[in-house]
Amino acid sequence: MKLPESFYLNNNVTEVARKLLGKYLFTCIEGAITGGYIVETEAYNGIIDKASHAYGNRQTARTQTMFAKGGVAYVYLCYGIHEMLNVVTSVEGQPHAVLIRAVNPTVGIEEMLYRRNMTVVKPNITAGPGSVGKALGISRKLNCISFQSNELWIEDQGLSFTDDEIAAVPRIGVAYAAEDALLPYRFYVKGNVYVSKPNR
DNA sequence: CTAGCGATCATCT
DNA sequence: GATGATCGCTAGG
Repeated sequence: MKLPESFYLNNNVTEVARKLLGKYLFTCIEGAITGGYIVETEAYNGIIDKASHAYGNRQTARTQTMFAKGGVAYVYLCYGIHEMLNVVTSVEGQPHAVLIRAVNPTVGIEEMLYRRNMTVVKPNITAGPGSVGKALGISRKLNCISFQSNELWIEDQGLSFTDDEIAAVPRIGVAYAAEDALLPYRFYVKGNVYVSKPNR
């Protein structure tokens, strides 16, 4: 059921970002399983991508995880508040990663509501990377953990989308990345209500 | 409905 | 000492 390690070794990040749409992402935190299928992703294309933390081959304590072999999680804190989940891809030394921006929840709804401090399911429960992190109980303790583990994994349950059902547009919140901010590295499922804000 | 802004801290300079 | 791969609340139309 879990995606094989080979899936993550692909050195074409945008292809992986595209293929992750429709895959099921799960976490098992303190016995509670939560998750759903991915509906929005963003690709970060290694050392030549100005929007990436690893731009210019920048290796620091934080970015080390991105340089690992594909198939592990890169989790970091953004704006002092939000835990963001990325899927590290490609071979060791190649800092490619895919940011999980939105999930269509299917399992553990009650637990996600509790974590999000909500009482009824609304589209924003898992729309946006910070929301996904919170709903799935992602924390920096999961940084560097393998997607073959029993705390965090991705499954193929046969769901897939055609090119017509998927949009490829510029990424969010990366205006500082100059010309690279315009690259169509953000992928999402058209019309899905769990896709983050302006679009769909 | 949209626009503006505060929260809050690890990381890098 | 400055700054985010953001969110959600508030105010105003």
